[in-house]
Amino acid sequence: MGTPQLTKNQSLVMGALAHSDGPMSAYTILDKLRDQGFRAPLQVYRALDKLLEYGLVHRLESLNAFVACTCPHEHEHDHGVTAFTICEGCGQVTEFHDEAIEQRLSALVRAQSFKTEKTTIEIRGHCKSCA
Amino acid sequence: MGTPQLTKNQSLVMGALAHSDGPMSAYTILDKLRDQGFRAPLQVYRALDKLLEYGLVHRLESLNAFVACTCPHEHEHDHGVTAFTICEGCGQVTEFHDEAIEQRLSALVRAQSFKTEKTTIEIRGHCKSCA
DNA sequence: ATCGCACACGTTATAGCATAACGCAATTGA
DNA sequence: TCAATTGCGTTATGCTATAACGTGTGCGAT
Ligand SMILES: [Zn+2]
Ligand SMILES: [Zn+2]
Ligand SMILES: [Zn+2]
Ligand SMILES: [Zn+2]
Repeated sequence: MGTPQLTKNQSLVMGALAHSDGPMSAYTILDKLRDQGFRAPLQVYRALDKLLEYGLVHRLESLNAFVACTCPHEHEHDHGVTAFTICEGCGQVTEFHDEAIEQRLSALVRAQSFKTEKTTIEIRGHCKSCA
Repeated sequence: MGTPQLTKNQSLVMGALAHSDGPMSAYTILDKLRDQGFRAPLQVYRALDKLLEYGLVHRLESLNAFVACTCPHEHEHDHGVTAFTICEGCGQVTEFHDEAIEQRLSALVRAQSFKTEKTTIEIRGHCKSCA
């Protein structure tokens, strides 16, 4: 396992996200990559699916948009529950992780006999600069 | 403040959600209400906006769908951070609240000098019956 | 009363997000 | 060599959400 060599399309999408200030929708990515030969949404969505699978990219559900993961991916760690703050002002997204929240959620869910597959935590608001 | 008398459209949408087993998309609600005279998405979205504002309904971001709030609304309490488990098998959604998570998130966010406006916590997986 | 305003409503059109279904090409491994 | 897998390209379609316009109704201020 781990992260295989990216294909051309996957690299292009990854590059677009990595060099972006903030999150991008699939269609915004498409527009950025028209010059590199992208023509259709599926080219983007298929690349995103893989990048999500590899853990290189996260999807922001409340925005229908995508961001590059900001964790170090050197060591192959599964980075558990991911949470985000999302500034409504400047669009800045900050990824963070917290063991305490992860464990508390895990306990609450276990009490329901629920089996977690994916956890979404997104906090919308305003960052320090935009307050 | 509080919950004003609902308009006809708001009542119809609220009723549809309240009597539904699980979450419904706006377009599913529209279809359910065609017999009561609904014709266009905006009739649903406008009602939903108000119901969300009154706290009678929640939006599930990871599903682009809506559920009736299951908290008692007798006493006018603002019910803080709301979290959901969402079963991929049967569609069952369970709303829950936890003070510990709320406080921990609050602390983490404060450390970023971030000002929270809305918090989304959604856990996708399988419920006890669908495991 | 009547003016002005806020608000709900109805309608049409459009924008934005995501996937189905087809076929082709390259790779891999039995 | 054959079959299976994976990535790719294209067209068409479906689902989600809002813009923009106009109507009507209730209600307080003048
Ligand atoms: Zn990450
Ligand atoms: Zn900001
Ligand atoms: Zn609730
Ligand atoms: Zn279930």
